[in-house]
Amino acid sequence: MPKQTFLNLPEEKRETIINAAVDEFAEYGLENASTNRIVKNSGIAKGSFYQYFEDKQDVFTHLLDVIEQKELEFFKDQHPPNNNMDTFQYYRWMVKTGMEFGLAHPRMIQAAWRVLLGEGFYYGKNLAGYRQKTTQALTTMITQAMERGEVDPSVDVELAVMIMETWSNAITTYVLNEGLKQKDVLKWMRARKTQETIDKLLYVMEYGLRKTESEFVKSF
Amino acid sequence: MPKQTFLNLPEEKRETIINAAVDEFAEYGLENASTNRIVKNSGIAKGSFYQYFEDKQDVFTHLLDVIEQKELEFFKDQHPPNNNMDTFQYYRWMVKTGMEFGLAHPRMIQAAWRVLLGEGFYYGKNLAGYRQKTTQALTTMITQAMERGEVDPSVDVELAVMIMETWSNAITTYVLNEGLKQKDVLKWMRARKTQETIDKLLYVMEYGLRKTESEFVKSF
DNA sequence: CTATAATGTGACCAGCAGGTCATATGACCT
DNA sequence: AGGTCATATGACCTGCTGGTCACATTATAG
Repeated sequence: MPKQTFLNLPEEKRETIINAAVDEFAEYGLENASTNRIVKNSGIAKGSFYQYFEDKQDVFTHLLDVIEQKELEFFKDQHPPNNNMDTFQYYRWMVKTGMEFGLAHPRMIQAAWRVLLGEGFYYGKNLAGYRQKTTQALTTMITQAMERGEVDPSVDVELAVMIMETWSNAITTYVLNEGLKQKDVLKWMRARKTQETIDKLLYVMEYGLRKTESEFVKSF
Repeated sequence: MPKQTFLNLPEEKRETIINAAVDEFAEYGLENASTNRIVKNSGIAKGSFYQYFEDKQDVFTHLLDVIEQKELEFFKDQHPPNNNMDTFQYYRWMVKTGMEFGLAHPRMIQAAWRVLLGEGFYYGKNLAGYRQKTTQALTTMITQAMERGEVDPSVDVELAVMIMETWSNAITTYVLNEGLKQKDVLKWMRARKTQETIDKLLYVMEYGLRKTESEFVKSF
């Protein structure tokens, strides 16, 4: 957690610092991020940095908190187009809305994903908590889907969650890497072809998942 | 490419150096690998290292070559249990044989994947070639599968390849991370439960993929 | 105004990084 | 024997790292 000194700062200054950190993480990841560069790019003194944060990991976990909060606000303002969506439609809506959010804050997301996907595993305990939140949410979602009869109740919940996580990871990576190559990200992202690709990916996942277990047993 | 000096070395010495490098990459990735530590752990002088290699990335790409060669030999000795396999059975066999190979050289694989998955994207051109080989192989495979009528010809080849890659990545990551937690890796890997999990994952993929496009079109 | 507390600052430190190079060693040839 | 050439060595260089700390500045209170 950042120290009180940082939280007392005027918002503008806090933002400047966070932005410098975001750029640094997006460019270099966590291990290779340089506090010296962050300090230089945010125009504060080295000493100040250590009066605000414990170290660079402290900055990073704070960044994750900021993102989480922004994302919550963002999702609050969005409304599912339809209240009678089944679980897969809902998941699809979530993935896409998540992408829209990502496009509203591309650097932040890039920084977070670069670190979480690239180095997250090896940082173990420190970052595991943040990944677990998603897992928990998906588990709840799948369980409810079963109760509603939308998913074969013999499906292994853990497995389904892993599959959904894998896909939202893969799609995020895809969007981040393809999207940031484009001149006009928003245009690319909303293009029919891009949307179709993502739809198809999700569809393949969904189609496999809907009938997994019962068919699986038969096939052996 | 390593310099001639390195290739002239007695095999034993070369292995010692490669092993030290493998340990280093597996532990620290590429960017944070330390030539000093590699040198210390392989018992050679700093100067010698630079007479063998350009830099640490040179060592890493050489490592990839070594793995590729070992893998080729390994696959040559294996025989598909059945000559009449369809494409998906073949893919399944490949994924599993690949896993067996990984278990025969766990540190090497760990080192390679840690770097390719974690940092590969950001090294861009330097490592892209190695990833592309797999992509190419899968593309050929899918195309042939279509000719044989095993995959719906309206399926987008690129998409199918991406899906298969995503899954073999996900499974490798899974096996690497779960497997290395175990006391007896080989036993865990060959356990019924592990095999079943992997079978199910592949099955979900396959089931989704077999009928993607035609069903997909209908569903819109 | 003074006294006190909070915040800001950058020179400075030890440690390690990647990389160089003058020199030493020793195998092989004439 | 002397000469040549590939190989081996580690002290040394510069540059950057994360982190500290004595001091300067500013805000608050009496």
